[in-house]
Amino acid sequence: MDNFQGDLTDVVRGIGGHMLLPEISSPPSILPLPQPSVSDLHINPFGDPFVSMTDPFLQELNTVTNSSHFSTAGDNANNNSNNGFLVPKVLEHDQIKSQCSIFPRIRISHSNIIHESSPCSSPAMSAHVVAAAAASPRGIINVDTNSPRNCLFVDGNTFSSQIQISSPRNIGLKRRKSQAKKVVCIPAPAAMNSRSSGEVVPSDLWAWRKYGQKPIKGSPFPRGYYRCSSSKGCSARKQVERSRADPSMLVITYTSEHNHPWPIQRNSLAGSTRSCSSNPNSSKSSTATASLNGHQNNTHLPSSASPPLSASAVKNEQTEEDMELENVEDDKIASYRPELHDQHQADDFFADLEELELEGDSLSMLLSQGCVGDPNNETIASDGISDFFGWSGGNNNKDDQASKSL
DNA sequence: CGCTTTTGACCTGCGC
DNA sequence: GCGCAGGTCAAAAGCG
Repeated sequence: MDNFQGDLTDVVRGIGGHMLLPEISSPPSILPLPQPSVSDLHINPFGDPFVSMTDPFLQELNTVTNSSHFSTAGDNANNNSNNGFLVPKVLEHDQIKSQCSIFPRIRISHSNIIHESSPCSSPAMSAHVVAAAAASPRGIINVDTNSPRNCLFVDGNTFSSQIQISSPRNIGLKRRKSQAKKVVCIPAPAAMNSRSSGEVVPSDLWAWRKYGQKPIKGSPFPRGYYRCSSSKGCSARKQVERSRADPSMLVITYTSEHNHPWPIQRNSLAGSTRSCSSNPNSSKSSTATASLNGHQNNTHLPSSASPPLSASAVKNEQTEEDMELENVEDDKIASYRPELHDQHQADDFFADLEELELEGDSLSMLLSQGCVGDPNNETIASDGISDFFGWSGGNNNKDDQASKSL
């Protein structure tokens, strides 16, 4: 989360990206959130055309785990939407380690944004909320509690309540044990990235370097400690451990945040092959994403731009102090570079973005890609993005093919 | 050479 | 104040 800028927004974006795209492709009636349009993107202070993209990592998980820990629309009480796409789960803090699987349920702790009885309480809807929080430059989500459908809008003008979600920042050592953190619970993709220790660490776009591992009392599984190696001095860290209750689930705790833009170039592969070599499918490993090197494009987007860390569960904790600190960095410009499964497409796309950046208008480039070009044809537009990245929410075959080709 | 993981030692926070 | 548990450091070794 990663952009931590990444912190909350990382996780959030990952979920939001996954959830939004399928919904855009086939707007469900149960999801009353306004879909992005060209005008939205131009007006939208987020200015992040990626916000509605699916998370390639989640698709990886979907592929690898065969969705065993994700729920689809069919499993959901609100099952008349989502088109069978994965539904992430957000758990309360005390649920994280005891559940971490089973049924999709979206909650955001310390805020009552989403009520399960609400028509907008579907996981997908919640994903909208989370994504909106991530997309908002200040992490602000406006919720129209007076709306007949009790639905949420982002950065609207006339709303009755406001939730602010901020990221953990500048957390000092003294706060180590009480610092803000995000907990992500995901199914452990056994075949994704088996490290020499046997631990499985799913990938996200940030480069992580393991700096420690400790056995945890009461848990048969050790906890791995990772810090961001995408940029020197980055304080972003994450802890990866298996759920005690459900060893098939990984609990990833993100702390601190990235103090640098979206990684434009992964670090060298040197030293990383131990984890890769053990797995023929290591193209999906975190280090394997280094294959994206070569095209360094900073698509300057709001600081909310985060790695599409995907998860079945997200928990965000933070303090008022964090919120205060966040405002200091509101104007940070971050780069968003989603993990791509079709490198050729990626190359083309980011090459285009690079050109675009030279012209000083990255968004228009996206529009020119047909991603969000026609406000009257949002389905085509968003499909354009998803197809472009091979992220189409329900099409795992495409992802598989792309992965195999790597 | 620059990166990684591994792992034992050390540091720190917290509960008693 | 003490001890425990968790978190971090840093040296060693491997890899491309």
